Amino acid sequence: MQYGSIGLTTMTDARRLYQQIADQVRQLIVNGQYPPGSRLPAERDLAQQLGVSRPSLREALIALEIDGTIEIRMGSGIYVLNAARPAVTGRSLGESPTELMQARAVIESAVIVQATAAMPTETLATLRDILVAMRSEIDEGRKPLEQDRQFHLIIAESAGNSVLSEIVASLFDERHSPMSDHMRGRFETPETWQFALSEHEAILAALEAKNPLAAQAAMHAHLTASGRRWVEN
Amino acid sequence: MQYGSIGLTTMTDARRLYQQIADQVRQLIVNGQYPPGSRLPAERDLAQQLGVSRPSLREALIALEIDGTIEIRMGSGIYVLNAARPAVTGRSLGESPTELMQARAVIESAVIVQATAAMPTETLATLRDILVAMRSEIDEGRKPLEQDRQFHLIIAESAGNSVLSEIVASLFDERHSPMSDHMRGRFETPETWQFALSEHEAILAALEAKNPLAAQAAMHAHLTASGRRWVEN
DNA sequence: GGAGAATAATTGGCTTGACCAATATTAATT
DNA sequence: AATTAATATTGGTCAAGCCAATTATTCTCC
Repeated sequence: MQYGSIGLTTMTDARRLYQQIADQVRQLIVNGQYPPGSRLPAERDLAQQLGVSRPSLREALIALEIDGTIEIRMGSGIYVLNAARPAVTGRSLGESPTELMQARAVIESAVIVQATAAMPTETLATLRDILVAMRSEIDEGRKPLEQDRQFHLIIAESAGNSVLSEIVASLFDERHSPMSDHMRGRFETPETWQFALSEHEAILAALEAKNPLAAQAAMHAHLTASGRRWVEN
Repeated sequence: MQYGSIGLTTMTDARRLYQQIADQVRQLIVNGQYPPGSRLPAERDLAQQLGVSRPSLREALIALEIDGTIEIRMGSGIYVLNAARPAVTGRSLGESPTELMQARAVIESAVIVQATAAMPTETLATLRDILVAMRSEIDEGRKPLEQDRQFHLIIAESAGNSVLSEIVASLFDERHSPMSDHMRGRFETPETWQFALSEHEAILAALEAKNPLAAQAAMHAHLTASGRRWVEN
């Protein structure tokens, strides 16, 4: 491995090379050298300038493409889309458990209003089955994480909007990621799962009653309480 | 370019190869072949099984690493972290302009309720300035895109939740990305900017009146109308 | 001189093959 | 049996090559 010429950090950086390169390119963008709309140098040239191999640069460009910073057009070049910004699902999300849970409360309580009216009886039955399975998991001392996830996702999907569904899924997974728990040293307990289950019951009761405002309030209360348990546990 | 053996889609798939490979790997995970906690085959073996080159597989693995699906350990192997899920900021967002705008309407109208009560008078003054600048831009034949963005973001930021702010920003940028416009052949016109400006005025009036429900309705109406103009223009 | 077609150059996409760094496994020694 | 050393395996990065798509330049015709 060679550390070359322009601007690359030294051996003390323990990150993967692609991450280092991606950050270097982000700096070029943020510094105004390549503002939004502009075109980066060709891969071969940029790799040489940064003193890395072209495949390593390509790995970095994929990361930048995924986070929406650049657009890659075959035969044409690499274009800056936006001033570099963190990806919504990046590690910056989740920095604050309180904010994450508040965001979920705001979003999911709005989504459930849309979902309540449109929800077929088969979906209500599916949600009922999920709560039964959740009870069973808790009774056997297991974490009903997958049932919890399905409960929230199926409600979101009933709103009939894939963008909203994906945001709800992403926020759920952010909350429950192994890294998130590990970093905070906080986990759900059988007791907190019991609370969650009874809060789910209240949500389902409101859905079954076709009462959007009650469903909204129940979802908001559930996520607010869940956030408090997570933060204070 | 060769399309090989196991499981890769045929030539009709216009996506980058790394995206195809990443989806193939996600399928292996979701199908239960490699459940969370398990270790994927070595890069050399997996690349051979999928009929692609090792660098191409590595590009896909970077995408999967970024979205939290896998963890890569040098000298050890590739481990599955979570059941595979779509990334929120991937291309799946934005596939449907109608859904994107509906999602923005749901989220931003919920967020503005939180924001209305908390909004200081300096922020109201800032929003007023933005509308003045927006008027000026429109009068001079320019697109007031940055003012539009700031208007929405400052309102979201007033809710005091960085997760929500980032989601609002991300959805705004997705709507207004150069690629999004180019792909759909649809652009804002001076006339549509006029409409947007008067809708912004109605939103600001409700904010100035400290009326969360009116603000919510105005924001919802603005984004719904904006979505209709975008889709039907 | 201008327009359109053909050709060349440039750019990204992907492959093959090689060597290095880190970790895991096996073998040898105490 | 425990420890150390050697080997194998795995991911990380590099170099070089060829193919596909786009852009720029040149050529031909009117």
